[in-house]
Amino acid sequence: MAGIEEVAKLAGVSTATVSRALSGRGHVSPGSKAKVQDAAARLGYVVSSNASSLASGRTRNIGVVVPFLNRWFFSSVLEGAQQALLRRGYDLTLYNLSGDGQERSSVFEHFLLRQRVDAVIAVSLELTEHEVARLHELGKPLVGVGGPIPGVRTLTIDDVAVARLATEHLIGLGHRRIAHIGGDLEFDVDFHLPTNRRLGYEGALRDAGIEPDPRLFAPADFTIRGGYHATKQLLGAPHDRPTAIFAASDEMAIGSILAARDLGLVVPRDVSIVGIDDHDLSDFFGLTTVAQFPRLQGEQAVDILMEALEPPADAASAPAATQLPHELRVRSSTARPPE
Amino acid sequence: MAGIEEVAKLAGVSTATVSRALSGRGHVSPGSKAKVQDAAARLGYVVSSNASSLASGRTRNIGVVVPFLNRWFFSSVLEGAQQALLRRGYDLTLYNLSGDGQERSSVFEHFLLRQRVDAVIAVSLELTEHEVARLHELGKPLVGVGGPIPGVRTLTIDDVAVARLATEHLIGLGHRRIAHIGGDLEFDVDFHLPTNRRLGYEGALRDAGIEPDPRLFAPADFTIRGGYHATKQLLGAPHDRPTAIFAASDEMAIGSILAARDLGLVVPRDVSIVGIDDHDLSDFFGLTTVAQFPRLQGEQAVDILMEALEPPADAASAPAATQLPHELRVRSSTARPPE
DNA sequence: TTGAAAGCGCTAACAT
DNA sequence: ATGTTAGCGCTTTCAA
Repeated sequence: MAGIEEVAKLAGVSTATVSRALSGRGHVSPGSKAKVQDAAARLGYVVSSNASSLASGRTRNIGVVVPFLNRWFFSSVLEGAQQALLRRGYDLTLYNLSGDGQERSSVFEHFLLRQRVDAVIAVSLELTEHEVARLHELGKPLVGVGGPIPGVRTLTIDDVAVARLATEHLIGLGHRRIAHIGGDLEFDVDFHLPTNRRLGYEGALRDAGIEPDPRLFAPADFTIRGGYHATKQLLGAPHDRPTAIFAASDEMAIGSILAARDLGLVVPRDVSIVGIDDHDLSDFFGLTTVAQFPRLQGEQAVDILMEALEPPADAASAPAATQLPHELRVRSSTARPPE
Repeated sequence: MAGIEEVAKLAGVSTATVSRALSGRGHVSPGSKAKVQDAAARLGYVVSSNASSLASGRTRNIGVVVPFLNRWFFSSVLEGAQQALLRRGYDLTLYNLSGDGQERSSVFEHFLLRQRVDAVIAVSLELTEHEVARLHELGKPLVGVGGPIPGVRTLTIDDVAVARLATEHLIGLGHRRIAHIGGDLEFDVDFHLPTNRRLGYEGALRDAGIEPDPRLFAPADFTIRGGYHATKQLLGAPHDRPTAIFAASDEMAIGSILAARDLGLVVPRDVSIVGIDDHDLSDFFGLTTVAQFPRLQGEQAVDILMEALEPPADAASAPAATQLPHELRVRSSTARPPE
């Protein structure tokens, strides 16, 4: 590995100039800059991130903390963040908390404190005040994605509005008996998404003059299997079977479709089903859904951090509360209710 | 942030002793060790990874390169590796190559060279000689998972044997017309998994005195959708419809199950279906499959690297060619063929 | 615009 | 078993 000194020698300048030319900070004459870049390329020189970090205090590395890896939402956010970071020359260090609970404390008490990252993105994780405080003490910017963290800039879709939209779509088609599959309480602990989606659902119903019926609510665990079983319960009712189901996630909605089929019901003739996400599989299943865009959320989280880390010389920073987009995608799982 | 000097002062020893006590290398009296640990805890001291890396040449960070994030196999390997690393106090820096092609070269020409990682795990990626050479030049240990890399220690299940086992299961049940859904050529470029699985399938057939029928092979792209469409083709044939399908992955096999249902066929009465993986969803679909254990593969990759990075003082290293386990899991998607 | 030189915070000889 | 000290390879004042 060639070092900065060799580059300096080959380019005929000092190491300071090499550093300036390669990092972009400080002024260097175009001539020197070219010579340095040329020399660096010839020697295959790449700055040592450790030496650079130690000297400058900046690591060019972002920590991303996720609760799971094997779920569509998390891996999509991660993908978006990764791509945005790579483009900017940043590395991404991953912390997955899905093991036993103690991983969480070791990550926050140890890993994130050893100066390896400049900032942290927390995905769908409700951090404790203590965890947030630790990070702030170190002056590490922090942004949340998909879950509210008190006192921290967070990127989330408007869960209430999204659920309302999905429900209104069903109401607009003429449905009145609309069931809802939401999260069980366990999921509400770390982020209030299930509650918010339920609120949106109930709000839409009430606005249409329909009183929410608690018997039309079934909790599940955000998986296909969970949605399947919840739907069997809902559609197996001997009387007043719902004509439509709004599931709080596409995976659960897909479970609903499969359950309906197994009961001999035809979707959407006998029952309409709508989800939230626009999961990879939703198009295949013809699922009507409200799309959210997790890749974009990952990218935006990076944008926000970059603004804190490398404040643009020019001007006004982006608005503090970016509203994330969502979009109704009507496919073939919803239709007018049976006569 | 407290520094090593403050810890040394509080503990009443030198910085060298603090370093030794905290890192475990070198001898420290139990007394000093306790004092140091106590002082460090009181000050909330955590070593600066940069300073430590710069001085020692070791980063305690492993780079993991994956081609995709949102597929079961990759995220599972990643999860296993992450957990094994965390346990050992290592960080994991992630490089996802799924963007445009040029990410790949920037990762190998730049990111991996800046001394941020001690070693690299490449998942299902056939590295070029040049890429391998770059890494070797730097003395970075490299291990592959799920794909063969010439000249590099690689962890893979025996694809031929696994496919053979799946096929033999069907033959054992009495099937003779067994179709195979494999990868299309595109997938063979980066790792020969599709070819090997097809070889295992054909080998099992021949051993049973059945000549493989090319009309019973259909290529797909390893997704549910791909398996679905391939199966429609296979089962839609007016004559000599296969009585069983062996899909080279569980996702494709799940697509097969759905396609069979849509054709009005009952699984396994009319057609048996078997996959490879033991995907998260397989149990739900009652899919018979040959399980592989990607989490374990991730963990083992870490074990191998650790041996290279921190050779155990005691003794013999693990055998060079670990054979990865696989296991037939019979569920409800396979049965004797119809009379 | 450029160079000289002082660290960044730790580890690893080496010496004791 | 422990302390002293010279770097690790850069960045960044400061001075020119």
